Amino acid sequence: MTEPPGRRERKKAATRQKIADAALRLFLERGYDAVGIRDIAAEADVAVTTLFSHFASKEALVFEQDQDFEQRLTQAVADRGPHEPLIPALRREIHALVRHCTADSAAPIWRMIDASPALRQYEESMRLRHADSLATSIAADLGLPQTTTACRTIARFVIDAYSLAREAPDPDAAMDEIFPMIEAAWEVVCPIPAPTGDRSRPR
Amino acid sequence: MTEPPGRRERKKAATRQKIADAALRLFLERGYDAVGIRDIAAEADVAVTTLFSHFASKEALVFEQDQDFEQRLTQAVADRGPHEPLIPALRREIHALVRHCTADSAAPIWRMIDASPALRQYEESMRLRHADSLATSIAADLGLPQTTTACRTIARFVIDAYSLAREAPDPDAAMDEIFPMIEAAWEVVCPIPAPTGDRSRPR
DNA sequence: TTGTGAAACCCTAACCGTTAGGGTTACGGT
DNA sequence: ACCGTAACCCTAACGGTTAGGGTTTCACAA
Repeated sequence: MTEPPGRRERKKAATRQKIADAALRLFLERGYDAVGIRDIAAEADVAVTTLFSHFASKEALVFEQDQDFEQRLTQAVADRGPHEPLIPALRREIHALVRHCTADSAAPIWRMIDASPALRQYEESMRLRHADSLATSIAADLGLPQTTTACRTIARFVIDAYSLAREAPDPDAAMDEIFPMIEAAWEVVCPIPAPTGDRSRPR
Repeated sequence: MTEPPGRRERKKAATRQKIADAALRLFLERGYDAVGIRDIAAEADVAVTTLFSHFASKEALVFEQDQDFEQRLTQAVADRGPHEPLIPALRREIHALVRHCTADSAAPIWRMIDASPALRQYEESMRLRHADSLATSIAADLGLPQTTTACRTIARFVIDAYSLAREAPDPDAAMDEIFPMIEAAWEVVCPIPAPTGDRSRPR
């Protein structure tokens, strides 16, 4: 399925990594605002234009692995057990993501992000995209021909949960408070069937 | 209470308005991206530095009246009737705001906003601020000493409702779908008291 | 093997939003 | 009438980003 990548693609990936590493190192050393694009390019020993052919913006250098986030959410919907209801599956995944970025090792990065308005704003718009693709994924899972308002709504709520929990002083407690609210909202759309002889897949 | 403004303040307000008008005119004429700050300043016959002393950024020229938005939401919470529950009051206000910006007269502006990533991103971060102050307002209304996770959550949900309804093909239908979900989420936090002899203010 | 097209990369020069620095005018209060 | 300062102006720059146009390096096939 995946061919062994040729020299070309390996070099490209190496360049990308070299840039990302240099950027992160400088950012943590001197602070996001104190590091210029030209500094990063010099440190990574590439041209500025090369840097921008790998990353769309300075902010994107910080959120290098954001496709992960998107994929993990959509897969949490698609790959869950055949009888697992939607919201708990999303809750597990969001919980894992929050724990991942509130870990001690990630703390300096998130401190930097929280300190920079530009980065916060960028993250916001990233989340909007994530909510959109989550909504699509949920609609597909429900067998809908297109994303409905309810799908979009619940997707937003779930993304809100991530961002609120991440910023909360006690992320676990925040999760425990937010997700029951999301559950309730979801039940308005897909009422849980009474535990009678109903064998259909829970929503 | 409000003194008649002196010549100075009148001139300042006039300058601000002149800039905003020039900007809007040019934006609608040529498109947001095709108009430079220097163009706007020239059209308004002011220096670039003057423009930036009235507006914090190019995007802010488009969202001139955003403090309105924030105030109307917080006031919808604070100024509602003494027995009106929280969510319906917010629903009314959001509905009015959505109708206001989906009116035909506002259509070209919002088409422009939707077409520009920079403007969409700016609006997003505006909304985050609005959600924060709405959360504060809700917490105050509930007599809480500080904003809790539940307040922040419901505030986000309400702001989401605004943005989802605004973008929906049928904003009214979207409102009818989203707000029952928010009601349900809110009931998890503040269960509606049974309609017995309970005379306390509904939440 | 060698030729060829394209991808990755480089450099220079600019564009555009935004800000610093430092000046002038005109209003408001004394 | 005077002074402080708010509003305004100009010039020059900074920093992210892109256009234009060139060179190297790889993948693939003739």
